[in-house]
Amino acid sequence: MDKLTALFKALSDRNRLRIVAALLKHDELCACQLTELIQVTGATASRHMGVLISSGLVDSRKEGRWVYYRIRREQADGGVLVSWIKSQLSRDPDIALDAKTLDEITSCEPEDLCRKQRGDECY
Amino acid sequence: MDKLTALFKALSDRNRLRIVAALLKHDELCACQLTELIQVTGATASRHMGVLISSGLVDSRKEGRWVYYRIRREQADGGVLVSWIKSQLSRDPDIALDAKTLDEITSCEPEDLCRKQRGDECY
DNA sequence: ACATTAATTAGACACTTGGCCAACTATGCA
DNA sequence: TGCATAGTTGGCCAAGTGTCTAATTAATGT
Repeated sequence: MDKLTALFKALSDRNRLRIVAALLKHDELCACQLTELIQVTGATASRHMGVLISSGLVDSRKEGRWVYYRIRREQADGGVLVSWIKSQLSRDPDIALDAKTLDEITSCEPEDLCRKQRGDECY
Repeated sequence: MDKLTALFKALSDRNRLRIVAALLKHDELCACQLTELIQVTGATASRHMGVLISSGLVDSRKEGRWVYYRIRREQADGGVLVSWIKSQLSRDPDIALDAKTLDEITSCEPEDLCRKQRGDECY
């Protein structure tokens, strides 16, 4: 039961739901992209990712200095929960807005994005 | 999205999940029965029920001095989420234990149960 | 080696949450 | 009418959460 409550707790935060929605659309995103999307400090985003990972919803993969995240495919009993969430979020206006923002974010390479986060612009 | 986070938040507490599991098994239960199950004060149980109701998961019906609770049938997109939760909880040992306790609790009338909660015994 | 930098961890702080007790509300019964 | 009582609400406190800044770690490139 603790596993289940942890899963729901992970999903009960607005910013984490936005991250999940983003990963449902883009399959794999790196930390800096998610940070840019939800507009918090890297530290905060990292915390959120930690919660999502330990809930079992998300997997991470390190590649050089970057960490990429994705929804765990084997998650949630063949995906019943995940696809329900997806259908719910698909009707959400905030998520739709995020989707647009994400298109811009993913239109530049992570490297450029990170530079932007240090002050420059990229798009 | 706030509706969704509220729903997940409602489900992210151990005692509230136990209440949901109980309502999935018994269709309708009164406040004192749920209070007895999760072993908290009536005030605390009432608070939990408030959270579940405002999340849209649970309905209540007042009958005289008693309030009865049940899972909202029209909830969660035809029940996809609810039935997933049900299947998850069905394998949970703590929930199985609660089911036994509930059988004892429901074997006496609510009236007697409330008397028990004031000090007497009933089963 | 050393500087740069993406990500995580530590520490601080405001806010929320789950629990209790006590007071209140509302219903039923004598 | 007034008493008993099931349930809710207000006040409180300890524990937990989301956020930040600052320090740390791990990888890259000069």
